[in-house]
Amino acid sequence: MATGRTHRPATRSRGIPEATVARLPLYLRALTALSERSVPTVSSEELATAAGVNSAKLRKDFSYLGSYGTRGVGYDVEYLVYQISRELGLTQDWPVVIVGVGNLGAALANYGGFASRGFRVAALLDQDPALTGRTVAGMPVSHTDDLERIVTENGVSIGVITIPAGGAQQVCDRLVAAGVTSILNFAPTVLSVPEGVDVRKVDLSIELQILAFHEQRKAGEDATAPAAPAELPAGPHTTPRKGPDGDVPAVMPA
Amino acid sequence: MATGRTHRPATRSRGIPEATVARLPLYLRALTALSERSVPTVSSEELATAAGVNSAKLRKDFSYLGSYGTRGVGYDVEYLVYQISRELGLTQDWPVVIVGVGNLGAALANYGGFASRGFRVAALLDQDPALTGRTVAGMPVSHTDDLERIVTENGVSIGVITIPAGGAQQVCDRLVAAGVTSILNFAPTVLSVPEGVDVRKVDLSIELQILAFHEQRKAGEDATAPAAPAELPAGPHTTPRKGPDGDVPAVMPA
DNA sequence: TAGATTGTTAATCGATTAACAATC
DNA sequence: TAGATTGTTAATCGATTAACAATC
Repeated sequence: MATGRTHRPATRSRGIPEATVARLPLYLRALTALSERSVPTVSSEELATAAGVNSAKLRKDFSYLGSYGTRGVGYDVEYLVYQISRELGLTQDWPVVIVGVGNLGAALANYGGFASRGFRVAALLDQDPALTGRTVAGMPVSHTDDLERIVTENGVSIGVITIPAGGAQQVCDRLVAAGVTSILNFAPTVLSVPEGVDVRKVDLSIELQILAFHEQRKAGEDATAPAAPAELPAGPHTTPRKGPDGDVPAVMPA
Repeated sequence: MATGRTHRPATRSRGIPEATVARLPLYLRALTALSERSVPTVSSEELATAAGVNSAKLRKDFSYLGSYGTRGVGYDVEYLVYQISRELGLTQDWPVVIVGVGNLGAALANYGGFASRGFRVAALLDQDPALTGRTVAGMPVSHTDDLERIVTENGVSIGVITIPAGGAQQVCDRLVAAGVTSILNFAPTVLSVPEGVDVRKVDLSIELQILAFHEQRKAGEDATAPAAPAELPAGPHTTPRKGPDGDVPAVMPA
């Protein structure tokens, strides 16, 4: 999810909607699995099931890329793998730097899913002298001091931030100043970037909070519901109440 | 992002849109920071800036929760912290289990942002005998064999899957069978769950691929563009071409 | 009262979905 | 030809946004 402020709103490439772009990697993954099993063709129904979407959406998505299917037959797996890869820009090599080699940075460095999709970890950076010089995932850890040099020398355009929130904005600024134009941010903070720089964020805590919301709702359907009767007998309600459910908060406003 | 198949479509709690729910944690984070600085009130404009959204959206979001602001003044920070926390279900304790104690699982176990928001790591599970018995983030690692017992005894309703894709579905099935109804999935695979179980996924590779798409587009605005003239002189185009741009693929369909 | 800021309205935009004509 | 499946249409739904009346 890109931050609202930094993400360009409607300048879609060849008119491919953002929601479609976000699903192309899902299709690509499912297609790659089919390709490895040497499956020659696949229908929109089968592929949609494998990708976890419905087939109407899939066909609509593919229609933005072109007419790559054959009526009555389906889609050629290899051909579609190539087309989606090309559309996503995965037919070229993307050097990335990972800033912050804690557990999360190490997890990313070790993740095999990157290399296979054209992403090459150009460098691991950390400011901890105890880490620099050491090897993580078969790569030496460089000092953050060398960020600008490494970004420039390797033509890095994608940076991954896996440090605590406190230092994230400063690292972000340095990455951008050095030429990085896409940032994947794992720090739980809002990053401010100039126009033209894309930021996507992955926020572990936020995901859990959204789950908690739905979890609470599930529980409430059985347990909490009786506290708020479905239908209240009509009567004078002269006391305006804060909030939709009259729940009295522990902390009242001034 | 929940998988399309498993996420209930429109059964919204008290009518709070899904997009709003996803932003509540952002507001909460910004408000917590203000609270720590003992700021008593905040305007929609200030808070929106801190959360990285625009103020119209924020006010609309808050309108779903109730009328918690004061015209001409703004919002009471403490009061709003409480209301959003309550709405998200963070005023209660949520025991979670983390299955898979590799770098990613360890990163999550060490993440301080959980405990402060009502999430309590009830157990760390791994199938590797070399890990079980050891301590990670001050907690003992239990063996995956004990999954059912631990989930039941601790009343766990939220499970986090941080193992490779291969074993994810099986672990998911066991979690669900044991009573878990919300799953945060880091494994790069589509999980199949019964109705009533929520799945959200965090996919590191997909985020990078989306960035690559936009990155490619930025580069294309300068470099690739000349290959496709903005306006083509009208003429006979008797040869129908595959794809919107006539790019000849390396792999042709059957 | 004058200034500030919320809460809501209404218009717009983007995404989803079912249905089916086109066509292999 | 008959059956299967795509690509597209059109309706619907949900999200965003600007503007401003309400009101502190």
